[in-house]
Amino acid sequence: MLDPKFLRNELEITAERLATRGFILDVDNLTKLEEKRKSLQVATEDLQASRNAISKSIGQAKARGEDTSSIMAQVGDLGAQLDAKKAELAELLQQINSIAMSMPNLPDESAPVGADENDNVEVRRWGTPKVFDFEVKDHLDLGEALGGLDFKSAVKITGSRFIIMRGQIARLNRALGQFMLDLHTTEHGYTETYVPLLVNEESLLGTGQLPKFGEDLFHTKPATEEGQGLSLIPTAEVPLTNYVRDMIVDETELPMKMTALTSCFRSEAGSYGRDTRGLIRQHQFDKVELVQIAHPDHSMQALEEITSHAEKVLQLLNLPYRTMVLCTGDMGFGSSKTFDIEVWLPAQNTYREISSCSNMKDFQARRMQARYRSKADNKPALLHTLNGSGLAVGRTLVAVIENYQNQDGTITVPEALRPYMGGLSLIG
RNA sequence: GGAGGGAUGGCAGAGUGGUCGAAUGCACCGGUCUUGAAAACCGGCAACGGUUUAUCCCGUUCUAGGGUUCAAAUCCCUAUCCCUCCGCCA
Repeated sequence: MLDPKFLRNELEITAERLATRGFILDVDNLTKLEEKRKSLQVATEDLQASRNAISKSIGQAKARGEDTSSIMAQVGDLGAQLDAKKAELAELLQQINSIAMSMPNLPDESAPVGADENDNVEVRRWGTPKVFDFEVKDHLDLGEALGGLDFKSAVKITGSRFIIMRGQIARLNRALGQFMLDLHTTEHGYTETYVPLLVNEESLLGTGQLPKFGEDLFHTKPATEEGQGLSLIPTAEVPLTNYVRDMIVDETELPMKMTALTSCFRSEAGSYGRDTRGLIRQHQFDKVELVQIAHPDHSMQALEEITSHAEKVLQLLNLPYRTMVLCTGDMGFGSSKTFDIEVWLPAQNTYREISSCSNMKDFQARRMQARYRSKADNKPALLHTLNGSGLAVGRTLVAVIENYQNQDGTITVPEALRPYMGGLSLIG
């Protein structure tokens, strides 16, 4: 959520900045609502003030043992008037709030302005794609031939966009997760965290999945007026970030760095026909998530840090990648600036997203009421929250299988993973 | 699942339907004292919103949502969470 002050005082500029990400703000409507709110709120509070004053004088008169019936008569229909105004105001505030909750974050000045992914800007590139002297296969052909990837059985048991992994490929998937988790906890200072895979509605509102993107989630109950029960997490960002919801943390505890390896669940509504082949887009996949809770002054630096932590995984696996800064039109709802890391996939002859690292600034913190107590003035202030994938395990598995394939269909195990594979150097 | 007990400021913890936004302690901030620190003493210290150049002032908030009342932290109902005991259980 944006600072409500923007909606009151800097509506035009806010609308302009949101327009760069393709969000059209109805300025006239908001201005009208805001003016109405102001007069209604003042009127309501005046009524309340006079009622409070009269009630107080009744109390004082009673304490003196005086007759209060004449004062009581004054109150008359004040209560009814007040109730009516209150109800009107509540409805108006509700209206304004739901607009505010549906507005995306303001892009940071350093995010390039653009319409879609074609306007994203490459900031660096690492490694050189290997030149194969045979025709490369994709991970699906390789995995199925090795008996490690079984899409057919997953369809039978559950449905499309699920996978069953077996044997050394399943172990490789596990090794990747362990490797990443160990790297971030021992080298990068993150605290390993075990989190629930089911979260409540408040948490989803806090990180911004709700109210707008409920259809992307799996819910344990159909949505009703009473809510939608618990939902499966689409990313560990949700439980990790909500850790600080309704908290005031001490400034000296910043930055808080947390990581978790979890399964993630996405309904992928609206992506029918996209990436249907293989492991790229699944309803269920593993991901190592990096979350930082940062002081506002240091969050942009923290974003660079998180991105480099994710890149380090690819460097150690010796997988070529490029890092893109997303343009305003391609950024996620709550982000002010996002770096995507794209890994080289030889079978597709292209770079594909494997990590997304974002600085949400105070957007989530405001929704969550996540604050720190400032040393300078001893007052609570909103935190900044950041998150990044470090990395998506399923897609990393794809990258390893494809980049490390041999002509005979076997897969060389990357050096860095061998300790996690019992020393195994070749799958085949 | 059954039976009880709770939820109050950053934390702990008082609170009779009527100057209760809420005693007290701790923590924190400022000051006196000190070479410096500690201790002691003095003072300050909730959040959010509205109005305002600012001070002031006003409103809301004692888990949440309803209700009773001129007036609710306090009484009633519902929900959530926590604790204790019993049952079940990886």
